[in-house]
Amino acid sequence: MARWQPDAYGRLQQAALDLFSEQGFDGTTVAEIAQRAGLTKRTYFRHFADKREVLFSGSELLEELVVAELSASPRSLAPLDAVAAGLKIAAETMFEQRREAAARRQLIIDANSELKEREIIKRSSLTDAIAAALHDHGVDTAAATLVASAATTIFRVAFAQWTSPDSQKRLAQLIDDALENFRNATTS
Amino acid sequence: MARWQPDAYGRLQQAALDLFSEQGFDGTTVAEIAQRAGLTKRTYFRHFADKREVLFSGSELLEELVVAELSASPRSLAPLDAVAAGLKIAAETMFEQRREAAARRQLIIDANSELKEREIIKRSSLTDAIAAALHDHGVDTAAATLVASAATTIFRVAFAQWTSPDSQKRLAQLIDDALENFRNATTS
DNA sequence: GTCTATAGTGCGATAGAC
DNA sequence: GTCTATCGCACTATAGAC
Repeated sequence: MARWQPDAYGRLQQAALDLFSEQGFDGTTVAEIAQRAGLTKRTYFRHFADKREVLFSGSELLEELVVAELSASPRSLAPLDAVAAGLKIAAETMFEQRREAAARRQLIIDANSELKEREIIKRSSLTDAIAAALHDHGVDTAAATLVASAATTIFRVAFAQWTSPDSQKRLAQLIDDALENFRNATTS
Repeated sequence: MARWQPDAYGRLQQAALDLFSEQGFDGTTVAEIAQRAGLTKRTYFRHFADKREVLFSGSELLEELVVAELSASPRSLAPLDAVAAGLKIAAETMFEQRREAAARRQLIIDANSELKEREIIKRSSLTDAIAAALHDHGVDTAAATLVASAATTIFRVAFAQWTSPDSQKRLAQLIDDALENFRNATTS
């Protein structure tokens, strides 16, 4: 028999999501999260830098997926379409089968201003990473910033629609819709 | 003779900008800022909620200017052009004659991650305010979010160019340039 | 773990302007 | 008299040094 239960990381995430839903973010201590996951507080902090971070660990993966997809994309593709393609890959591989959890997570974040701030910072760092990848891919700095920001906003809009209770469409489809909406709305 | 020197607020801003430039943000205490402005720490905190805020008090004015200009704009104007017009008004009325101070302020912010975070949050709240104003002006929620985000990013890009040491153009001109760059970069 | 410096708060007092 | 901006001082909380 194994000495430890597997996937401490995932168990901490699950425990945190459940406890934050039940008791709110402020009403939950790190010790409780660790206990429900069958671990200690010390172990929690080995995996996550602080109490908020357990809700945001997915953002590094998202960043990696999009950046990887971007470097592999043909330079003939318009930059915004290339980023959108990366976001749709991420939508299918890491989000589509987790809609319920994503929606619960979003409710927790929206109920707490500390968490909303962290979300904004994370989104900004995703935008920076995409801008840097675009720049590496031959796009000039200013255009890279503009396109990266547009892309993360398109993703944010699509994600909000996807996590709303009555959503039917796939996230990838909503990204395409938001992209079209964006192009219509920003053309004079 | 008046009991107090006038414009305590402005004196605190000036003292803070100078001290942060000389000693860095971390190397400066609120008490020092207050002392250089001929005031006490307690008075500093009457004007600014915390030590960072003295660098960001301009953002409310920017928000007001853009939102006001937006409500006054004809609905026939494309939303992004309407926001850009508001940003250019702000550029002329509150920024153009303060380029040196703006550049020094930016150096201070860029040197400190705490301040960079605050800047990101402030930008996000400006984006939200613009999105809300656009929505009030008849633009649907998703499009308003997309346009508002594009607009603040255009402003950010233009602002960064304007505060760079070798900048010659007016901020309003750089906003127009960035807007055109944006439209070229996001079209497929 | 203790110590120190600083951020930030609560509240009554003060000196004028009105 | 009231109102306002500031002062003065005591206080808590916390982050970092040691």
